[in-house]
Amino acid sequence: MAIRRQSGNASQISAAGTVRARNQARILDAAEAVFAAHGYRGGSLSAIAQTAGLARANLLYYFKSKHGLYVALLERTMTRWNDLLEKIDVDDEPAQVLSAFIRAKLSLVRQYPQASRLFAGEVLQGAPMLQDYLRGPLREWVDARAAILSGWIERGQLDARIDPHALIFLIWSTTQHYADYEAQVLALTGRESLTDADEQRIGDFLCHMVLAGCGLTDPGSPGSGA
Amino acid sequence: MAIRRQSGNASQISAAGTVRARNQARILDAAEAVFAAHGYRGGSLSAIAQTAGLARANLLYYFKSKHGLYVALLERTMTRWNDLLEKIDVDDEPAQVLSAFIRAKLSLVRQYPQASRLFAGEVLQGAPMLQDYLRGPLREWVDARAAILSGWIERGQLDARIDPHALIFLIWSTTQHYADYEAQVLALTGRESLTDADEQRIGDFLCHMVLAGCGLTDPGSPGSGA
DNA sequence: CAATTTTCTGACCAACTGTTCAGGAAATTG
DNA sequence: CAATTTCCTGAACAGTTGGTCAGAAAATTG
Repeated sequence: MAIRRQSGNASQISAAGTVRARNQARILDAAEAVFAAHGYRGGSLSAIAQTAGLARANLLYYFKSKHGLYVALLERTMTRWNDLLEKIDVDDEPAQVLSAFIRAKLSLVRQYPQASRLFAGEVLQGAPMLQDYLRGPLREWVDARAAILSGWIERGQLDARIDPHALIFLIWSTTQHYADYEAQVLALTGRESLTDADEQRIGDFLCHMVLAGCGLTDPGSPGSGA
Repeated sequence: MAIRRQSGNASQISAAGTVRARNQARILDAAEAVFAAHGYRGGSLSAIAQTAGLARANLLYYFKSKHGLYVALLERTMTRWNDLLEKIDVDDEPAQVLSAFIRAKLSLVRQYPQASRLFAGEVLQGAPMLQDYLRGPLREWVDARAAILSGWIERGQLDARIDPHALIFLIWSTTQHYADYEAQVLALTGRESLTDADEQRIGDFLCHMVLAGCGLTDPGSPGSGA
């Protein structure tokens, strides 16, 4: 009787639903910051409301529960990531593909460090809310890429000692490290933040390591040559 | 008037203080499990007490506050790690040293996955309680190893494209990954747990990648040759 | 043994947690 | 304009949080 046209995903943005879309986004942004900083259990609705500049009870008008907000936030994050990672495809040239993948992931991680840490925290605690995503879509994505790597190995384009899954994990972990362990990296290198130059340098290094390990030659980084 | 001989660090274990030492250890173990699973804010004293099989109020007899317990736990973890990592030294042979370091870290991470995740969670949230450790002892440790790597580069024993700090981060992140992201690794590989054989295989792979990237030849893994 | 110290616990506290709800404010609609 | 829907909020809810404390129970000591 009361709430009817909840408009599942902000059907029309123009006139109506603009308030809804804007506030939902604000809440999700605030939730991302708070959950990334304190985890699910540690992040309170009060803190999120304060960050978003809204009343606490108002959060629960848009999201029916803390759990629901958290899930919605994870979904938004996963969608964003999928969109950006899906672009990596079989360009035939292994060195090019691996190099592009490394730099894309590194850039992604640096662009959304909070989302990155949110995801890390969730997995760290056993990924209780992400089991379906991990065992479904993500696993398909990984297996598809692993199959490509295996194909390259069979055709002699890649060192046979490479374990496709392990290689993907290596690229993930090394790039992710600069978001998840940012505090440690900064403390150990005496920096205040990671610059574009740092990203370039790290990208160069990781590409070199991965390609050398795969028995490939570095195609060079975009921005260094012509 | 009341508490006097608090006996800072369990002075005598034989007769007196045996109860204290045993209970402190029990509490720390329980706290490790709970904090690793839910983070600092998310881990409650009730949960820790239940896990330890003690009354909640009893925890605060041994540790004056939740914060104090958490700090004590971090200190125990850091001490353990330091003891185990300090063993890695300049054995002159770069390939041997790197290989040993990788396998030691991998084994450590698999031996204490909870401690590993506890540390990860703390750093993930900006390492608020570990700033001193990171900027002090750990930085010294890292800088010392980085200096050794630089020495190797100067003597032509290591590829000049290697960034010492980035290499250490690479080894840390790739090994740590199998503890911090265990849930993801298991979900993506369809396993239930990581076996000794897995550890061996992962160690082989990581050694190959790192050594190849450093322009070194693999000395082989212990347990495969004679 | 008695005296003293150490260990342990239940009750209590104020502050905070997520959530509900009635009803007011604002926006949209016809 | 009035009617209706959407948006927002303060108050109150039951439950949990970290922490205190008086005093019982157990262990140690001489």
